[in-house]
Amino acid sequence: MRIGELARAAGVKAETIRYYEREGVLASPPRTQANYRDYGPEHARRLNFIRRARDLGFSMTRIRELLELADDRSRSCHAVDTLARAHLCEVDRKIADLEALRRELRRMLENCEQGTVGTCLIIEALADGTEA
Amino acid sequence: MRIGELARAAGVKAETIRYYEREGVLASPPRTQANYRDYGPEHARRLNFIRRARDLGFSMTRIRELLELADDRSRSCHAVDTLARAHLCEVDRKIADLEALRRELRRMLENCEQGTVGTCLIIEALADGTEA
DNA sequence: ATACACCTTGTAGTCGCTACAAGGTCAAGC
DNA sequence: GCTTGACCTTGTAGCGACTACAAGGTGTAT
Repeated sequence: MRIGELARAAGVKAETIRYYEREGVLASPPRTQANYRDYGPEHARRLNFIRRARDLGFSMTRIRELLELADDRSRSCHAVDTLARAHLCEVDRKIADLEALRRELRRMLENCEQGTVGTCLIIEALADGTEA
Repeated sequence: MRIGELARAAGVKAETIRYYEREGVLASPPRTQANYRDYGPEHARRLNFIRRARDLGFSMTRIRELLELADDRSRSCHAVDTLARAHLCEVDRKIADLEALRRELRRMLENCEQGTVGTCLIIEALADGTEA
């Protein structure tokens, strides 16, 4: 399997796959005579793992840790659970931050009276930090 | 007012202020004899505006637009409203994405039986894309 | 023979800062 | 008068996770 085919299968760009190889999360595949990368199903599985974890918001650093854990099948999965839990906490915090931000934006917008910029409460709210 | 004082007042680093100047969102202040930047209250107001907008998640590009609008006090504030509304939509979408992600993480975690990595449902969920 | 899709490497750009290096300025203390 | 230390100056490089592009090699179909 060449890089383009693998990319299409995984829904990423070929450049991303090369990037993962450079970053050391995806093993360097053997090369064909023409020096093309030649991937097997093992690489496809690994790439899927990486993409799923990325889609779930795990950082590359966390993914490196997860992969290391995943590769030792006899190890207790406690560490995996811990990583996932820490990540969930981060996601919770991000949601809370965004929700606070949304409340402020909504308040600003609700009070807009569509006059001129001189009397615009959105601009004022931004300038003063007063809540619209 | 020198850059350090302004930075403390606004709660940012001096480097950030210089960055805003380079980016053209904060006007270049006059210089003292020693070539130090010399800020007035106008600059402080502008910097506050930028910081508030950044804290609300507006991008630098959006902020440039907002500042341009804010500078013409006679203009209708319709465009401001539109920008703020578009931003609110983005925030809504981000929250929805994160909430979907949180549901998946929770499902993964709930099913974890704390065995070995070989049977770990979190690892499996990541590898297969099956929902824990 | 040539057109075209695909591959290779290497480098630079994205965003919003942040960090650091190498040097200039200024006030206080000895 | 000299040093210390806090502050300032410019310029450059780094962060994360890609993305884009340039310049060139390869494979296949017509």
